[in-house]
Amino acid sequence: MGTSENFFEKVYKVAKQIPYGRVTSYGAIAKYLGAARSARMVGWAMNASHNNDEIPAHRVVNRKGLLTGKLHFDGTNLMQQLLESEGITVNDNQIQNFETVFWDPFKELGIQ
DNA sequence: GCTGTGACGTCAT
DNA sequence: AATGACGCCACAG
Repeated sequence: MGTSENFFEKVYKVAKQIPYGRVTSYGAIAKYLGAARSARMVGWAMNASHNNDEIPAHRVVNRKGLLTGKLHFDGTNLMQQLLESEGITVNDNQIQNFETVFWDPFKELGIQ
């Protein structure tokens, strides 16, 4: 047992709290966890979360609101379809009104 | 067991 | 402002 949770578990803990119809970024999660330079690990965590249906991996995009992870989903457009089914508009892999639908862990969960 | 790579982002120049 | 280098560290080869 480690002195602290695995980084992946911490990522999942935050990701699970992303509300329906909202999105956040890899970097935002990393920064919230005190590891601002570990955004890539958040991506790996999402990659490893495929078995876990509790993790809304489609709600995590890059800092610009671009669906950089869409190729890791089954099917060509599954990630976009999941987002659109939640009322999010995606145009050419870019989330529209990104700032409006963006879910900031610091703002929503509080500064740690 | 070392090296390259990666669902990214920040830092240095 | 824009571009390039580096960090993070798990995993594949």
